Amino acid sequence: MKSQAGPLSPVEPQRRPSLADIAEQTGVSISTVSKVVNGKSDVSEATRRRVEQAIRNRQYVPPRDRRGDSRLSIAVLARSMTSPYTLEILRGAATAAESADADLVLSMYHDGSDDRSWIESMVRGGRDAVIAVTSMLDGEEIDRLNEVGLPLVIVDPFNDPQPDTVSVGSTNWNGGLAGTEHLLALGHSRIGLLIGVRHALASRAREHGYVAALTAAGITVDPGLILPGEYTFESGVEGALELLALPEPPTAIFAASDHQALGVIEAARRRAVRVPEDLSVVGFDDLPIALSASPPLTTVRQPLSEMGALAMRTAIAMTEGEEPATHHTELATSLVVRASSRSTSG
Amino acid sequence: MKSQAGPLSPVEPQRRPSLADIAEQTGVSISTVSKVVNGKSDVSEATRRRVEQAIRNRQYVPPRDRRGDSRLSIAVLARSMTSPYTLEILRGAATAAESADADLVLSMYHDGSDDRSWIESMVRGGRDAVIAVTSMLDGEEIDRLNEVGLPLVIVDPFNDPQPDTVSVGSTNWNGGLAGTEHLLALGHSRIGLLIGVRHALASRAREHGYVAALTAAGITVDPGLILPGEYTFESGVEGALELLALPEPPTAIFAASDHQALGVIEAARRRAVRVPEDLSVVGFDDLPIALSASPPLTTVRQPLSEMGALAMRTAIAMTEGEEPATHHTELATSLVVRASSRSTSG
DNA sequence: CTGAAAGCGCTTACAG
DNA sequence: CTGAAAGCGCTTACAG
Repeated sequence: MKSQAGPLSPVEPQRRPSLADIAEQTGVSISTVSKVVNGKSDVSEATRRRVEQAIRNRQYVPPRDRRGDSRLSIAVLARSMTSPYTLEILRGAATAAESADADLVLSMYHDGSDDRSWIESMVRGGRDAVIAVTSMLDGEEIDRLNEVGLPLVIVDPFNDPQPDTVSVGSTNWNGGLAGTEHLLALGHSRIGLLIGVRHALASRAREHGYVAALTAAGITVDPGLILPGEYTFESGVEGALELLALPEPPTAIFAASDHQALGVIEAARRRAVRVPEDLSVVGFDDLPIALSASPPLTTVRQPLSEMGALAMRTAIAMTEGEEPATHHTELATSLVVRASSRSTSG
Repeated sequence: MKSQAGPLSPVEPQRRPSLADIAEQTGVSISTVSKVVNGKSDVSEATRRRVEQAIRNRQYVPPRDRRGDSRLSIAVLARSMTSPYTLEILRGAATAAESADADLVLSMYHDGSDDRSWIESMVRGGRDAVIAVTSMLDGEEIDRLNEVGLPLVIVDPFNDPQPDTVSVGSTNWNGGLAGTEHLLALGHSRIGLLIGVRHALASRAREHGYVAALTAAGITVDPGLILPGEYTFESGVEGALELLALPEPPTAIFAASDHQALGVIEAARRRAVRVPEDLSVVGFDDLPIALSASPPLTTVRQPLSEMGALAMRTAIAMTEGEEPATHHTELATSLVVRASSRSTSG
């Protein structure tokens, strides 16, 4: 059978290149290749260049930079290290890494930097996969990761999940729907919506969930009640002040994040608007701070630590050659009712 | 001179043990040692035990588990992964690791677990040093870390910093003093104090700072105003409810953490006590959530990310054989005045 | 269950 | 500047 292997037969399990392979390919001796790898000076510039070329080409990694196969090393690339949002995801990822006896290596990602050397350092550092949190990796970076054979899993993708990248998110549309339905059920009909960054995938999904709930309830959507912004506290303050200054202000505000919802509560305090008596507030995320708000925040829970754990398990499976069943998975959001929302008749 | 080397001369630069060394020491062949290292089955139990003994003894690490010297790998052991407190420290540590081109490997520490195998896995994973955040490592663990030659740096040590361990903290006593002096300057004289876990080093230092400030102002300390607890929101709610129920309640409460201070604000809301009109509140830490409180929280800032960064730099220096200048460093706390505290006459 | 021997991947002192 | 040769640390098929 082996000799008849058709086009679909498994590829020859390409052995790691050795110094000898590189030597043969470039037509120099093993000694010379060894010198290049070790940065010795007694090699001509021309030879050095040809050898380096082949090393990159064949992805030669010297043995001291290869990790033991016993322990996987998974990089988590975090964009923001200031919100507990990131910590929740890290927590789940760390737990899953521990169960799988893998290492979680924490790295920071600098948006908009042209510097792609981090990818090289992933390879040199012996990473086996990369998890990017709220990634804004560009196509070039994703391609390069592919070239060097590093599996990538994106948590909470900023853009539409592409079929060629694997990602984990939550059911944002359902969350937008559930939060809005909750307020409708309490008798609210003028419901302000503070969405996050407008073109982000998650924001768009939530906005559509909001629209769907209102439409189903027979309420016409007032575009003046929908404000774009950011996921921050300050953005919540600003947005809420703007909504509260409207001739006919909303009786409820649905914010795109818990941080933003806390900003809404602060804005209400400044305007002597009582929460929840005069204004109901619903957040999104269910970070630990939602519990510590005054009043405790009604919010749509995103299972962030579970998302982190799933991303880690997926990344580990991919290092073992498994193809994920789907390129994008969404975990369920759920409404958590606390004290910041109440009935209009109450 | 060399032959006259006295007791203070540098130790012979002990070469890493090889399989041959272990073989010689145990009187078996290199092949047999190789089998033991690789977990092959065709070795007698008795031989295996002797060889394993020698391997531990001489700290033999097989080459595939040795990292390249090019990149350091520093483990950060986090006890709690729910508070932004930890994230701040991680952020500083990650930044410092990046500057030094080192890897930060995130690990979770399970308090009270008898399992010490994490130390073995640090060695197998090729860690070069360990940073423990709010550590409760016991003496046995610290000794074992010493045995295997892993430098240790503790951030925010729970107990008194021992001279044989290196730690980084903040000036808790000064912070307790500054927060209390701030409230005294605003005209408060009955100041409640919610301390954290009573026997924790940081709590004790802050309590003494509080006492020092009151004493200097000629005010007798009322022990009934000092309540132990935890650093949590719930603990803040409970403590504040207890203080507010006093026949002569305090006009200000100094909490041991921002989480606790948010709990105080929530307790005040439940009792219809206005902050800051009727009650001034001061927190400790200056986490990002302090800014998002309603009203924004006056608090004593701990430079957590700087503490994380210093711990990382110290750990890296120690891997290079440097002795830290001191076994314990404290970074300065500072008072951040926001809207939750105001003058009694206001 | 043990180890002598062959062999792999790499480094390095040295001859050209 | 190059590479043949010696040698190191390790693994493994195989004889006993």
